[in-house]
Amino acid sequence: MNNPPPRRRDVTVADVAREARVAKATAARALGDYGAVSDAVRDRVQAAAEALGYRPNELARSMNTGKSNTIGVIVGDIENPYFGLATRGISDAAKEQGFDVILVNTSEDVDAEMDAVRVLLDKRVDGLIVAPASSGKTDHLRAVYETGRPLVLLDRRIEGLDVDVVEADMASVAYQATRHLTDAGHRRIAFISTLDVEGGEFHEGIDLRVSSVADRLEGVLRAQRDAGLPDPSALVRFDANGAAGIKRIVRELMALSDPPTAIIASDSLIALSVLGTVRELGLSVPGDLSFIMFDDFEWTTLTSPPLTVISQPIYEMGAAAARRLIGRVQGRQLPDAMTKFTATLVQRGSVGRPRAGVLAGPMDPLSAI
Amino acid sequence: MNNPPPRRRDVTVADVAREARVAKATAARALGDYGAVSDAVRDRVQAAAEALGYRPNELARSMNTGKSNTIGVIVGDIENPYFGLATRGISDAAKEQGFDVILVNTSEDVDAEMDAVRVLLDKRVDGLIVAPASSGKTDHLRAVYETGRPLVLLDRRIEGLDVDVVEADMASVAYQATRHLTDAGHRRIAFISTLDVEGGEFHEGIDLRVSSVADRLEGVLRAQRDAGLPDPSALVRFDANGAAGIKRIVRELMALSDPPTAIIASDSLIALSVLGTVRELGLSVPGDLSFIMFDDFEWTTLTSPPLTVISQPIYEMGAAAARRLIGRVQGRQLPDAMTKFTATLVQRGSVGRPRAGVLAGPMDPLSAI
DNA sequence: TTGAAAGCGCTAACAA
DNA sequence: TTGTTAGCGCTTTCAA
Repeated sequence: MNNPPPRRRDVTVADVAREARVAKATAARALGDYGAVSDAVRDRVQAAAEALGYRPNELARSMNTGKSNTIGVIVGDIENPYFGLATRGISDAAKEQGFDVILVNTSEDVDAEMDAVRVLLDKRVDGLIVAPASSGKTDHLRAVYETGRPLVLLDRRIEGLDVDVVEADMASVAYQATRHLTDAGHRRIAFISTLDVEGGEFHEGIDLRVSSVADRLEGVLRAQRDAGLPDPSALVRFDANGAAGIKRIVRELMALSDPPTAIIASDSLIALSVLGTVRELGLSVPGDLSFIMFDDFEWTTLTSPPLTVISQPIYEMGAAAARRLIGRVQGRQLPDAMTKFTATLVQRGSVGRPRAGVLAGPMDPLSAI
Repeated sequence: MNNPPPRRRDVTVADVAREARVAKATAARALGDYGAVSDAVRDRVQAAAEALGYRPNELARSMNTGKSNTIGVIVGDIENPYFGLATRGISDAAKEQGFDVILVNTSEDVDAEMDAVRVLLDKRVDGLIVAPASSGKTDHLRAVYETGRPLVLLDRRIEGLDVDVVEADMASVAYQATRHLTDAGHRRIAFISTLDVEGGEFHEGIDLRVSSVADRLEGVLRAQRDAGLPDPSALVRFDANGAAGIKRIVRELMALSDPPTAIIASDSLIALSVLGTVRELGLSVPGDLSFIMFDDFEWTTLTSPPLTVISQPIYEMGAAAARRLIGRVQGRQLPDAMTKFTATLVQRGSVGRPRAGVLAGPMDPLSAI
């Protein structure tokens, strides 16, 4: 293409008013569908608008109504299917209520998140849905709260920040999943998460700051303690970032003198890298290693074996977040209910009994064989 | 949460000016970083702004600059990883140039796409990136063109619409992929796409309207003709929508007296359903059926066998689209180069020779055995 | 029901 | 360098 057409001046209410031979205010009323206008005039104005190709300027409109009919969404990584699906839910629900969505991707970077909040606030969005990258720094979110614009947190709550949160019950499903593993005889269960944690190492009592991860871990550890396993936190690994980092972690884990017989991956991106590494290592699932991952995407049914996963109603959670936010925007009084969703364990084929050899452990009388 | 704080009145330049004891325009200059302001005054104004917690109103700013520093992106389905990745590329490139992104999802519905265009135009975005759902109706896109706002088409070009298009060279890679299949001995190759086509059936000379699909198909058919295969279009299937629809198509295909020995899936969503059906049917890949899909996502390395795919630089294409659009927005004269990307065939394990039994065909002297 | 006029918060001429 | 004065395109008083 070579000759971009000149940018034409937009047709305004004034133009339409002139064409329809009415006052500007009258035309605006007819066009904006507010106030009182006689049918005759309305028709005339609309005809004029049509003829001129009039389109309202939503910016101007927002400026004096103070509402933009737009919600801002801040996600860590739109490439992550979790957020893709959640965003879809948000968009659909927003559209249903006549709201638009501005999406900002932060690449899971807190500074970018702070920028994003500022930008969206400056654009005067009516409210914000945020899946906070790290809940270390949260001043920017508290700031949102203080502007009085509604804020809904997706997937992660933040200690001491009294806003709506839409999340799934991670602790209990994590417990259930881990229990499934211990019931099968597993005694060494690893848990891998992207969360970067102070000092890089996990220890009891550490403040994990991202509630969804903390909850998952809590369930995982509790189930192991309930099964009488000593020191369940020894195989917890954080800071699993990027394919290379995850690969390294898995290799280290499997090189242990007492390697895990099962791995729980905290999200689908980790799972992909874990499985890739497992394949490189020539290990078989579930023969050599049992595997459970958080989130249920269609490809997990196509691996051999299909994967045992934890399924969250991600789309619905996104939609719920949007509906709740818009409710707040419209000043509705909302009950706190329905904000916690249930996740379920979907058993497919990636969990088996640990091999006899590796079953060996302090509690196993056959260990000497 | 129970007591949403009252929505505070925003602090404006006027407030800051008063606090700093300067004229409104002076404060605005200092704050907006334009015009000339003495250092002393600038400091005073900024201090006042800081103290008051001033934040610019970008809407007001956009209103008289006529620029919103925002680009609109319209995609069919953000849940589709293709668009997730492309959107990520768009976002990153846009952010780099100081632009924000408004994303609208159309659920691959043309009416929704028309709405989306209208909404974004009304919001006065500076430009639009669209991956058009169906190029049947394109008036709304021509309308964008006529407002003089730049428009970049992603993945699909539209006949007779003279705008920038960012796409990959689909015809040649499709040819190459199909050639790979015919070289392996395949004579019955099916091609499955979501595209809905008039009449529901494909026939030679039909106007496919979505260029990326038309190109793929062109390559697929040409390779077969070059290999001397008669009637290569007999196994072309369109309208593959939703898991159920795709499943039905695959079942019908495999129930043919002369079923295909290879399937090419036009995108990853189709691939997922095709493979699910193949698994249900108890068929093995590539033993019973060879398989190639468009787009390369990490999970395709984890299936057994790993899948042979066609890889496009999706992220880069998104980024390129954004850069090109922003270039146009800024009125730069741009060459038409660099707008066509190269896709490559990644050979993994899902293509093999057709079984001897099914190899039988009119050109095969062994068919009687 | 209609019109005139005053803003919304900012930028942009134009003077001083 | 600073201030004054108009707008941007719309909504919203307030009168008529």
